[in-house]
Amino acid sequence: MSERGAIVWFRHDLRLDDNLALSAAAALEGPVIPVFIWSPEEEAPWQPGAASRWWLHHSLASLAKQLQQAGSRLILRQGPAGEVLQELIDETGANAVFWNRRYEPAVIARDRDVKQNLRDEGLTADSFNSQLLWEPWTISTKQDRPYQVFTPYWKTCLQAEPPAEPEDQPENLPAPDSWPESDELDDLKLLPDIDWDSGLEETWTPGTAAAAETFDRFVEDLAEDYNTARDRPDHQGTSRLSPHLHFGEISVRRIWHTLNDRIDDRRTRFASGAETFLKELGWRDFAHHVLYHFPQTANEPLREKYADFPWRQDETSLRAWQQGQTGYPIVDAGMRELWHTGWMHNRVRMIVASFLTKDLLISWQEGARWFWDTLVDADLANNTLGWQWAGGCGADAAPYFRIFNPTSQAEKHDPEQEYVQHWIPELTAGKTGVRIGKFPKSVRSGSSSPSEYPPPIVDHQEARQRALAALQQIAD
DNA sequence: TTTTGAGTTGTTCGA
DNA sequence: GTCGAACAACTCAAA
Repeated sequence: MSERGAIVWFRHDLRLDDNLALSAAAALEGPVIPVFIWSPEEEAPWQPGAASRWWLHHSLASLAKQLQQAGSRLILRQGPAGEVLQELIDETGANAVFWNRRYEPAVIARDRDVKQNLRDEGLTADSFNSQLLWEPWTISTKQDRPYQVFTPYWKTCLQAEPPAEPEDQPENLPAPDSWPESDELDDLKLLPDIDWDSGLEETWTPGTAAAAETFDRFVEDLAEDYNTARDRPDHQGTSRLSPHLHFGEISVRRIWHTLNDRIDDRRTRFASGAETFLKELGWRDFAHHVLYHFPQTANEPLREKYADFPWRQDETSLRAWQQGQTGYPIVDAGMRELWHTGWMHNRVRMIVASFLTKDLLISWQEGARWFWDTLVDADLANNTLGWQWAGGCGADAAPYFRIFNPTSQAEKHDPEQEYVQHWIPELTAGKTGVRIGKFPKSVRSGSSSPSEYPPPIVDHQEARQRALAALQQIAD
């Protein structure tokens, strides 16, 4: 029987390199039909936010172009994924569907149904790992339980079977006799209605080419100073790979092997920086491990007693935080960087998260929702782990009474105040710096946006005492 | 089952 | 200025 065709269902794996689903389809030597299905309602309540959709639009354009250069195409469709796949099978006569796994609770449930229905029809339906170094169920404690602490988790990973060598892009992607119809990219309406994305355009180039360049630059220029430079928001010391990794524009297995191959002497600064970076990729795996085994944590605190934590409802302070108007320059600089570029330096993410949850006593869920909508790298596993860690209610959050001091953090990590002056022009006499765009009505607070920099909305020392008192309330 | 050691990213206080 | 301890005890992971 000749192969009738294989559908490759692209999701968070928008690349041709080391894409196991694509390789499996190509290996059948029949027609290969690449498809992306836009079905955000199936991921509710965590359907992609505005910044994610902007990135996705451009990443899909890049993927379509690459497929075209390889003699293939990208078919775009909208609607419930199972139904759309069925339509494509009917239209093309394909008898196999391949995809790479995702790990969000709603997506897992949807994919399980899709796979079962396809197999019930006697079709081939297989999924692969092209996103993580170690999938969540391959790592467990000696008591066969999931890990909740990173250090022993990572130790176990490093002693486990290492990630497979990456696979090269398939040489041939045979086209079907006739292509099924495709929506236009603009039909998906992924770009924002209002003119808000100019800062994103200035800052980012989605797609595999830029992902590869960014990683090359990290290897050549940044890795050897990574241990110290990564904590400096006023310098470009981090990899800036997070959105590329989220959408699978670069293979985490290829990163792993490229860096390990370059570590020939473990005592060099390069080796030390590279190992620290690989450990950060370990945190990415760990976040997926925790979300997979504790799927309720996207919405509920991992530590159950935090369900009773006395979070404050304070719309005014929340808006001030979102708009970068708290009166604490390092916090406001970070929040403005986020609004303008869709990204924030990791160190500053910790500072603004500590400020929201400890100084303002506003729940980590509020912070998670804002980040989800505004980050180009918004990732449910990473966002959930990070916010629960900051809120003190998540995995590995000890000591739970840790409260960042925004002033001393700024002195330590932005000593020349380059970062805050860049993002808060009204702090400097000449007022040079980035002027960020307006916020939509839904986000603006009652008063009109002040042109002068505001005084602090809370006194940190008082806020610290208030937070410690609140923490004590749930201690018993 | 019980015990023991240890935990990404901090801050403050007092010697 | 520098250093170690306290924060205030908890929970996890391994033995």
